[in-house]
Amino acid sequence: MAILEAARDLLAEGGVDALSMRMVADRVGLSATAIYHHFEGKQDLVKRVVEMGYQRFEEYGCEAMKRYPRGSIELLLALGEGYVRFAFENQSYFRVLFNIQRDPRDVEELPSGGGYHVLRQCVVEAMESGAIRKADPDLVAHYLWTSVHGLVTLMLACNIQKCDCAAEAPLGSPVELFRAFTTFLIDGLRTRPSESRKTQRNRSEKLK
Amino acid sequence: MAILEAARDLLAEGGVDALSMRMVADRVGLSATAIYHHFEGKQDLVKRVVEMGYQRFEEYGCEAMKRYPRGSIELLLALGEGYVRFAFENQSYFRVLFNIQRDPRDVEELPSGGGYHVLRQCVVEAMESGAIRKADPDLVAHYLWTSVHGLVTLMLACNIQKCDCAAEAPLGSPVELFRAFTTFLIDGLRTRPSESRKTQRNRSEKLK
DNA sequence: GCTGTTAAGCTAACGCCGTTAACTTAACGG
DNA sequence: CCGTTAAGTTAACGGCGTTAGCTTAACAGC
Repeated sequence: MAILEAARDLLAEGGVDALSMRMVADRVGLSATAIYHHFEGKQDLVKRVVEMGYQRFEEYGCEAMKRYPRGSIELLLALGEGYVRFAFENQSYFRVLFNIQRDPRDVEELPSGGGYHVLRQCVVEAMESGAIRKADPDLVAHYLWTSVHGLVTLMLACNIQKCDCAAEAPLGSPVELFRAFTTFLIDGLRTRPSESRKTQRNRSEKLK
Repeated sequence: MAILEAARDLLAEGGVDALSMRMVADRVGLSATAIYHHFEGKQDLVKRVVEMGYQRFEEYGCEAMKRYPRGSIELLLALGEGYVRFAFENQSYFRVLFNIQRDPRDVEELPSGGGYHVLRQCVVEAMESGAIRKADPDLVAHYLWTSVHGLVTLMLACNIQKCDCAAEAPLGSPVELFRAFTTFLIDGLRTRPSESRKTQRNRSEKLK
């Protein structure tokens, strides 16, 4: 539908403030009020655009799923990298998808609800394969999600396109920064080679 | 100044959309245009309120600094927990502080620029004390910051006040969720158990 | 073929909003 | 006493989301 596409473009161009009913109407050659025959209001229109965005969002995850074996750490990292890439290749979109909402009424469900279950499944499989240590999969999935989400939102909030952390080796893109972070993520998650099976089991029980 | 206080209250009550020049003016008993003699516009007014917020924000960090010894992992975790507590005890404030900005013009400096240097210093000291393994302190500081920032922004975005991750032990507050995450954070950051017997004992106690 | 219904468009208008322009008023220094 | 400046005012402009009320075309049923 033309209205949705125009709204999506405006959203991508200038964020939610740049999307006005009158502007959308101009782009599709209608009067502003005509849109109200198809959408309940601006809020509804934005919501529909966001729903469109979920598809595009999930493509990044699916792409990662195809490239790496199930149950591997590489797959988990690829999911995270896909998250970062999606966010920065569709910045305005992401801003809308995960904008900090004031209004509790808007939030009937989690953003990327479908995407979460994919992540969770990958976590479960990585635990079963022994790639990462065993723990509550929801907890680990949330941990992974929030970790990468923080990287993205903080860099978006600060309009950072690059991070000059290490003077000796400046990190160019958000993706590179994420890759630098994976060291910490992995060392916190993967089964330690030096550990015996017994200590691993002991440690899992201790964590409860 | 009364205008700033009224603006701060409106911001806290309903976010940036609930702050209108006319509303602020009403609260302080002026006409809307009078505000323009003290502030350049709404954007400027919001910016000043945000600057006020930095103070409050830093209080949480300072409080943590007082309670834990320098160079300890506990201090790093306390800083993170302060971040979470600040965010959820001042939700509307935090939303403004770290709102995902569309406009690159607004971003002259990092939010909480001062707070970052405190965090970085704590990271450096934790490395020197051997509490965490040695790496680029900026990288680690960014890692810690983004990790906790992601937790906060994601829960705020989804209006989650609690997380039912583990069915057997649902995590009530964001702070509790953060504490559950610290296991992963620590195991990725601290000096490995094989390197020091003392830290290992500490960890066992900490996990309860 | 007429008619009732429905979808989809329109214009006009309401009440907000941020902001500007032009004017008034009070305080104060020379 | 006058000029300047700070701080207030009202009126107005253009834009916004949204509602009300009207028109028009398409289509189903008699």
